[in-house]
Amino acid sequence: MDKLLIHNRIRQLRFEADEMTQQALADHVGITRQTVIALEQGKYYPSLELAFRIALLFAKPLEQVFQVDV
Amino acid sequence: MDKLLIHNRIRQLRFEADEMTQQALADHVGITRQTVIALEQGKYYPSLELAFRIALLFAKPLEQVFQVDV
DNA sequence: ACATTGTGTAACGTATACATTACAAAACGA
DNA sequence: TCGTTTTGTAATGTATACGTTACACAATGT
Repeated sequence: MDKLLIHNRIRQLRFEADEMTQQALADHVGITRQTVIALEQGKYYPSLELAFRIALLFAKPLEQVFQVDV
Repeated sequence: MDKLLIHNRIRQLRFEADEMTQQALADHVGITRQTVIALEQGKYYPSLELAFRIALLFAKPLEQVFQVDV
């Protein structure tokens, strides 16, 4: 079973949200700035819980923030 | 930041899908039966990748399988 | 010229998702 | 009544998400 590729739109949504900084995003969802960097760079995938937190922050359905690559 | 409670409808969807067994589900998404048991019992949350795999298997949007408790 | 802000890298540690193996027991059919 | 299927528990190991700390550097403002 090969890896499911998932990309996220965190960076775009962050800029659309009044240029929210990585630190501000981190604070709002309860993680560190390093984790935001790692997620934006696709170093790893967030947990389901964190994915929901981020989607809730941007007030978007989870699948509009995290999308399976076709 | 307190834990975000998330529940899943795996067990219900499994029965709706012609009473698919835990083993069959596990095989289809590339995990073990033990992991299916743990997820159905809420022992831990799936990774985002696994959550997408399961939603894809049931042909449902992810948020119809995994829901944040209100 | 200097401090501040925002983003990035790297090393290492901890928590947790998931695998593996083994065993138990209820449900069901032949 | 016996074997098979399905579900469950438990113990232990591995992979990975996330934290922590430290340092670097460009951009901006004073």
